[in-house]
Amino acid sequence: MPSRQREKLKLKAEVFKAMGHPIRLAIIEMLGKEEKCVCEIVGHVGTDTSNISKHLSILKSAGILTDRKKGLKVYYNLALPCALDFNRCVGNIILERLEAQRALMAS
Amino acid sequence: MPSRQREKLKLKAEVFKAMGHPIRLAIIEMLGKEEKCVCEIVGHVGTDTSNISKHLSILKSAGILTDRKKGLKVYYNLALPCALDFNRCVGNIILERLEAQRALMAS
DNA sequence: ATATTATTTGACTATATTCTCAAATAGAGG
DNA sequence: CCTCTATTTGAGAATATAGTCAAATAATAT
Repeated sequence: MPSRQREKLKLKAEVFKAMGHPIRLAIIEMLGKEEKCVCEIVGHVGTDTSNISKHLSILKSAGILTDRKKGLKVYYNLALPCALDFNRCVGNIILERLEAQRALMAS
Repeated sequence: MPSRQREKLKLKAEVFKAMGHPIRLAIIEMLGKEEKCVCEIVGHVGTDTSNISKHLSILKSAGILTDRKKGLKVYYNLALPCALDFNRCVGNIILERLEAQRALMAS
């Protein structure tokens, strides 16, 4: 495989890797409607600020979020709207699979 | 956050985590058109069989691939067609970003 | 300047992932 | 049964990631 393509795969993989953590997915879902500041995210997701801040920085490096400062607070925005679609799609598939399993058990 | 939702996030995150590796993305791209056996994948992606086999098993556990045995060979199929869409979308966005950067440099 | 609030960073430990090699399994054919 | 080919598995080392605590920064107000 050409090294040009490997570079491309690596960049793409980073986006998915960044989405591959429950806390980070929760953040992405939360930013679907509108920007939130770190403290709001901490309040909703429920781990400490330091941890959330690190997850936010991973999402930002991957290009999934952007941030802007406003006074003391930092607001994060979803920069990759299709991240929401991915999340929805995977959610639906998991639901389908669980239902299929249940149907199998019930039969 | 309710623990019901945490479970859901964890399941979804596993799918993205599985996609978060260049070799595994290469495999997904390769299976877009039709099923391939392990030896074909090894030939195309270019690492050793043992390593590919492990990546395949990760993709299978995440529900992204299914496999079927035929003689000596094992053929892998894409079970999650939207994985291809994700990959395309992220690829486009990365391209856009690179072009924007280039435009910025050129101005 | 000091204090206060919001967020980031650094150091550290624990845990998970990746790769590699050798060995094991599994099916096909002689 | 033996051999060959295709694939999986296990053990080990190297590396990466996650979480936690304390300390640092940054903006604002007193």
